[in-house]
Amino acid sequence: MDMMEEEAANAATAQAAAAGDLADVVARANARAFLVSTPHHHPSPLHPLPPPPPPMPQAPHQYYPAPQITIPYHHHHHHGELRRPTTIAYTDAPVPFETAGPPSTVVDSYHHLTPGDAGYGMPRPLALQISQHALCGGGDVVMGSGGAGAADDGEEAIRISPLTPSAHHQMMKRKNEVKKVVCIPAPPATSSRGGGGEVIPSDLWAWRKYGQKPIKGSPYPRGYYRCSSSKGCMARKQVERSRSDPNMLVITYTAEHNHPWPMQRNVLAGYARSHHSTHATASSSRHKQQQQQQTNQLQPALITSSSSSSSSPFNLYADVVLGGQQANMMMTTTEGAGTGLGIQPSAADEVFAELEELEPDNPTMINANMQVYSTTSRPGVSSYDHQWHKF
DNA sequence: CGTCTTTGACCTGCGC
DNA sequence: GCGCAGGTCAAAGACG
Repeated sequence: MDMMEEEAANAATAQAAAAGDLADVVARANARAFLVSTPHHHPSPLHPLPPPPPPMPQAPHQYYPAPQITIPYHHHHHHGELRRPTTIAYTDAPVPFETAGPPSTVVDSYHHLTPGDAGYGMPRPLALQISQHALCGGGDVVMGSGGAGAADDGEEAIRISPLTPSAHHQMMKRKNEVKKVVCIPAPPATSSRGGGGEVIPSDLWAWRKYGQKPIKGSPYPRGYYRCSSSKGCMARKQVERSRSDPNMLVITYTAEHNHPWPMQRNVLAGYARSHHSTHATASSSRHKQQQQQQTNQLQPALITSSSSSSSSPFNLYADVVLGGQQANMMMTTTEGAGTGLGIQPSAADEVFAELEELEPDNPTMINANMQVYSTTSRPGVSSYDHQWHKF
C-alpha cells in the first residue's frame, strides 16, 4: 500500500471517527489491518515487522500482524463525538513502556494501575488495540471538556472530595479512566436472544455483567462488565458490536486488574456455567442467557484442543486468545507510577511464557500482534503524544 | 450459599 | 437549568 492509499484509508478512518463511532473506527482500522498486512506489505527497514503468521485454514478470520494504523481517535462516550482534534504520531516499532507517557506524579487510587495488567485482560486475537491514556490531567484526555482548568484535574484526582465515596469514585473513574479498545471478530449474533446477547471471546479474567445500555445510533447494545475475580478490582470492560461491521466486536477495557489473575474458585464458577451452557441444549432460556457470559468461548472452532483447556481459566485463555506466534505481553503503562497492588511486570512474562508452552505449536491459534495506541497528555502541554505499541 | 444475568432507576457530564 | 446519553447501582430472580 502506498502512501496515497494509506492516507485514503486514514481518511476513511478519520471519517468514521468524525462520525463518532468508535466501534466503527476500530473496525475500520482492523479492516485496514487485514488489507495491508499482506505479503506485499513493506515493513520499514527501521522497524521491520515480524514475518506474517501462518494462515489459519480453519479459522473464520485470519489475523496478520497489525500494520501501522493511524486513527484520529479521540472519542468520548458522550454523544459519540470526537471530543478533541488529535494529532497522532505513531510507530510500529516496539516502544519501551515508559515511553507511553511520563510517570504520573499523581497519587491516585485510580491510577494504581499496573503495567501490563490490562494486557492480561486483552484478548489476544487482536489486530488493533487502543490505549487511551490520561495522566494526572486525566480529564484532559478522557473527559476533555475543552475548557480551562483541565490542567489541575490531576490535583482534583487526589483532592478530598465532598462527594460520597460512591459518587466520587464514579466521577474519578470517568475522569481518569484509561481505556484500551480491542476490536476482534465476533461470532454471529445469537439470534435466540433478540440481539441482546454477545458471545464474547474469553480472556483470562472472570467478568460479571453489571449493565447493558442501548447506544444511540447503534442497533447493538453495549454490555458493561466488571471483574468478578476480586472485589476490589476496578477492571471493567464494555462490549459492543461495531455498527458498520457487526462481525466485529469492540471491547473497551477500562482500569486495570489489581490482582494477578482470577481466583480459581470464581473463575471456575463462571466458567463452569458458561462452559456448561455451551454444551447445553437451547431448551433453557437460562442457559441462553449464560451463553453471553463473558467467559464464553470465542467460537467452537477456535476452542481447539487440549482437554486441559477446560479445566483452567488460564488454559482457556490460552486456547482461545493466545496468539500462535508472538505472545509479547502488553506492558504499556499509561500511568507510569508504580503500584503496590499490581502485578509485577515479570508476572506478565511468566503468564504468556506459560501460555506459549501450553500451545507451542498450534498454528490455528489466533495471531495476536497487538498494537496499543496510547495518548499522553502532559499538564500544561497542549499537545499529545501518541504512539502505537506493537505486540 | 455463592454467583450469575437482567433491568429499571439513578447519577454524572456535557451541550444548548 | 434542562435534556440527553452514557455509565453504574441494586433489587429480583435463576442456577448449580
